[in-house]
Amino acid sequence: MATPKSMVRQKVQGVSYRSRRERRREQIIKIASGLISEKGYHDVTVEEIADKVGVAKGTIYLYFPSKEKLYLEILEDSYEAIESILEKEIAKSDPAPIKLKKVLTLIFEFYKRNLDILRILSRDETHLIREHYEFTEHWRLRRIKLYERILEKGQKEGSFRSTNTKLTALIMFGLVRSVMFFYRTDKTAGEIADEVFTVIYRGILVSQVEEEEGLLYGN
Amino acid sequence: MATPKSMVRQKVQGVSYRSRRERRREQIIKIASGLISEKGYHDVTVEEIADKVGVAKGTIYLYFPSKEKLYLEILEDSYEAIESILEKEIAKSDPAPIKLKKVLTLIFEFYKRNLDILRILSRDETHLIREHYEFTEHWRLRRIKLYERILEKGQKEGSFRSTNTKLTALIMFGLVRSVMFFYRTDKTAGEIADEVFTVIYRGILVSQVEEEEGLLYGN
Amino acid sequence: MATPKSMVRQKVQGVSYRSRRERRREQIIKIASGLISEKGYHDVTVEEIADKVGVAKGTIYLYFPSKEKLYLEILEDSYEAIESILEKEIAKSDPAPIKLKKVLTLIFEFYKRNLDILRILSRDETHLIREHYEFTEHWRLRRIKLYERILEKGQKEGSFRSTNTKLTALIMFGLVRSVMFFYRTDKTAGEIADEVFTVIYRGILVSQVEEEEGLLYGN
Amino acid sequence: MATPKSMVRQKVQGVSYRSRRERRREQIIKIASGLISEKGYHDVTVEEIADKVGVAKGTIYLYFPSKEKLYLEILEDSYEAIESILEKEIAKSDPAPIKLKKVLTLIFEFYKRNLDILRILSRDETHLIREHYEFTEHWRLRRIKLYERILEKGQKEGSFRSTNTKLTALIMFGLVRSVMFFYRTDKTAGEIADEVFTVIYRGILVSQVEEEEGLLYGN
DNA sequence: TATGAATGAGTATTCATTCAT
DNA sequence: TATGAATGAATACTCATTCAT
Repeated sequence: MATPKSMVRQKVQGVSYRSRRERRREQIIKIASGLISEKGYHDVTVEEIADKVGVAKGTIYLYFPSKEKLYLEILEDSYEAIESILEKEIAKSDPAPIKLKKVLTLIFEFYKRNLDILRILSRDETHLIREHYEFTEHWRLRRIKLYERILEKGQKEGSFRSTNTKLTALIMFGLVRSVMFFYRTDKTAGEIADEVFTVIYRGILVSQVEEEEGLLYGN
Repeated sequence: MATPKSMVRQKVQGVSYRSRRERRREQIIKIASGLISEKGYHDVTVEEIADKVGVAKGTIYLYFPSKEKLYLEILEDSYEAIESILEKEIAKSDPAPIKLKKVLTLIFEFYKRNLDILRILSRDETHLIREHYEFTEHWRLRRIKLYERILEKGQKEGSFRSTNTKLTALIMFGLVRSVMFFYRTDKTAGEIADEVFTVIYRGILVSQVEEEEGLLYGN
Repeated sequence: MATPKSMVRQKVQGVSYRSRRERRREQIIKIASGLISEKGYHDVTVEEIADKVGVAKGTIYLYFPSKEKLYLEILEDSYEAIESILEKEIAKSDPAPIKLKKVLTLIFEFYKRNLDILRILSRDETHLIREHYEFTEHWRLRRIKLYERILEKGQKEGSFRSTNTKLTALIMFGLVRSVMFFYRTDKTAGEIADEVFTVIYRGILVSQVEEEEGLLYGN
Repeated sequence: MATPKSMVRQKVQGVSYRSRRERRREQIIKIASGLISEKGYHDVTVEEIADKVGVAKGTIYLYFPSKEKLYLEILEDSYEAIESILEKEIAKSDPAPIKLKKVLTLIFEFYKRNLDILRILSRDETHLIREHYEFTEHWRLRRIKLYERILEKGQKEGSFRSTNTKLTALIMFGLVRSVMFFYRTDKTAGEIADEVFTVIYRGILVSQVEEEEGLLYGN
């Protein structure tokens, strides 16, 4: 019964406060991501970020203790986002080829919406702080491991032939970046994932069937 | 008669001068490559380079007009090196699969010896100067084009099935980086190139033959 | 015999280089001392120091790694100076009263010429860095110890009456600052030291002789 | 009739308001004194003070117009406190030696309870604002003058021998600081004052009487 | 009164580049 | 050529102060 009014206010303030702060935080992260992606960590100044957000320089420091930590939080936020997207898919017990295609689709979709992050990650400005190095390393290992597990699963299931899974995982890890950055197309992320999947799945070698068809139809 | 030694040196200088200058230039480029690869452009100081070369800071400016130009020349030198290696191979009229395998081998070999360059290229610190952006763009397009042409050639020859050559080329372009950086192995560049080639060539799908073998032998 | 010319040059350069650098270093220390003494550590900017020295801001950093270290070196330089002055006197085996008077004279003389240092020391801006705290503490203890030893010596010799030497030493330590700062007079350091000594002496001196003399000669 | 409680509070507020405000003011001053004494004016932030008081940063500014003024008020408060303590004693017509001993006792007692103030005063961060400089100068002059007057009184009364009262006063002024800071002892302020007094007294006292007494009574 | 988010002037420090020797 | 002292623009970060709530 005590001071219901103040309780309400507190509650409302609590929420509105947290969400205001949270919104601003995200806004800073988004703008900083864009700028860093475009120009690289060192060529973006804190003032530049502040200007684009529309606040004073000092305000950035109310949300992030340093430029480096801001950078790190960009990574952490993205990591959580992509992980939470992937984990649902990973949990499912689809056959490996379907799983692989879905995972590729989710990853392409995520990076299509967050190309900045991919660019920041690839730039690999690892050396700023130890935490950053460890973070990207962890990310990379986790992604590669994911591909590996799907490949192993497929081999057990008999749907993938026996390749070096480590190497094959690295190939998939590497292609994401180049395809996302340089594949000029109107296709959706899902369509691109399909295309990529097919190349990886079937290879580039002319298959028996095709060859025969070629022979038959004079291709 | 005074200081005959120095006179001799002077006499030879016509020749030794140019070559000394050339040698020093290369030495600077090499050391700068290593440092920039390790720490990134912005985290390497001109003084650091000079120290490691064993000259004074100002001396670097006798060989390169600016830090940015030095950076650009690292790229240019590498580009010339890899191009001259590749062009001999490209000129040959091998069948596409062989050509592809050979090109991959040469590229892996080059980057194995010049991992610094690959790291610098991937870091993509493209924004320093317009020339730099244009240069890496040119490099990338040229490499992708090379893969595309081999793929098209293979398709014409009937040895490669009909895939989207642009996309497939991007896949190959992308995997080089991840494989070179993260494939922990004692294999030679040639062996790695073979392995990669096989994955790309045949895909990961269990083939007819294999499946049948599996059936026959209860694998 | 080898290249005597270059040896000479090197030698000359060695000297002229070191002395130029040394001179500039001292100049910076002197000007910084004055400014810090006047305004306090925090209210002096590095730029201000540089301006007054007549160099650019960056130049200060060629001589001192940081503002804090510059501050510390001001102290260290002064400490060495006063110590080297005192140690000659301390070594002598004069009777305690003479020794005390001489020591006071040397200290007054030193601080008269280096009032800035005394002001910096008294300001006790201890907390900047641990080294600084330790340094002034060391300095203080050393000076107090010096007074104590002289007092003890005097007591042993029978020329000083038995007072608490620790407390008496602290009194002497404390008066130096107030007298140097606030005693408006044209007297020389030696004359001031004499005056101070007399006040203190009559307190610690075993007064029998004087008293008798006073009685005998109607003083 | 609504909210009678708040009405009551309002009614009482005339009194409780002022005293609450007054109490908070003093609390801020006390905490600020401690912090500034410990770390120096520049190394204490307003936020730090607010945190320790348990209020928000802005609240400090409801009580003090600026950090500098807060600093000044710390001094003013202390000055009033010590002055009100001393003035009663000064008014009395005790003989000079007794007066001197009593004054020393009061001063030692005050600073023993307010070592922070002594530390702040000694730090002499006089340059922040003109008022501050004038204030500490005033304080110092007043204290020195006090010692001088007692000394002069003693000389007139024939209990102190003829010394330079200005210099002697400065000696007393200076010793307070060093003794308070560095005399490690369990003695009370009164006992310390006695000890100090004795050292000083035997120096400034006209010793005839003592001497004679000593002679007569074998002291 | 009280809050605490926002401000932006101020400062130490770095480093590419120049230039007298 | 080579040096390295000197420069000064650039930049991350701090903190006293303000003000809307």
